[in-house]
Amino acid sequence: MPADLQGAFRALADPTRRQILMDLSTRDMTIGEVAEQFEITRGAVKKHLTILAEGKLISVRAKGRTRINRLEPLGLKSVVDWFNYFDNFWDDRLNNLKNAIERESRNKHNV
Amino acid sequence: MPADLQGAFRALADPTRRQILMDLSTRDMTIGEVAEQFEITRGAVKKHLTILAEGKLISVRAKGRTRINRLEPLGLKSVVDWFNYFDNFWDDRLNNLKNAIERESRNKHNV
DNA sequence: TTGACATGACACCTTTTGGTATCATTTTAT
DNA sequence: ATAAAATGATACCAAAAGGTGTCATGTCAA
Repeated sequence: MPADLQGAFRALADPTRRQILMDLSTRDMTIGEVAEQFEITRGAVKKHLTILAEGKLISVRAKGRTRINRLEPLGLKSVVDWFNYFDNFWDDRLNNLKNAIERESRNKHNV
Repeated sequence: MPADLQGAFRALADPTRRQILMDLSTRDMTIGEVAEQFEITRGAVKKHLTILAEGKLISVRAKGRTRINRLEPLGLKSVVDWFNYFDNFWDDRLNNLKNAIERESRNKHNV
């Protein structure tokens, strides 16, 4: 359904952008406030915020001469949903791993 | 704990690599078998598989002259775990959204 | 042993990224 | 009205990405 998952995954690929998302999870922030938390220029931060917005991971609303950036839960959710495709897969595989470990454990005790 | 989450997120940023992961969720495959599913060269697919392996999203084992690529559930899980950081956040936000919609709905009916 | 098969390893190319620096524009406060 | 504040918009750069093509290496099968 979300045909633009690419934008979200692309946005998540950069560590600075992931940190911005974590920062925004505590409170909404202006571009300047976000920029304060990093050593790169405000211009660079602005670019990161633009990419996050393109990926629908944040939304921006103008307030006077500032822009308030806000985390968008629906955007994050769409990414998590992508991983649901593997649910059956990793349940099985993780169970196999668990079983293998237990078997290994039993073997050790029986030696 | 997974200090190298960057490798995983980097690997997930490319659509071809995400498709490879989905393909590998059905069965383990050699490099050649994976390459058959795309129009790019085998060399390019090999690079993608290397990046996926660096991100711990797949593992590779040699078998004769072939290399069997296998999806790694633990690698995928480490990425999903990163999103848990936002759990409280988006639960609240999504509930607010839900409430807002219901409130809106009631208003309409009461007009 | 010898050719075909499956990869590995490079060199090379173009586009995208992440950054910087600079200048224009919009608002606010005095 | 005007200077300072917050951001928008560009041009420019070096490095990383995603591809291709070519040649070397290891392996199987006859």
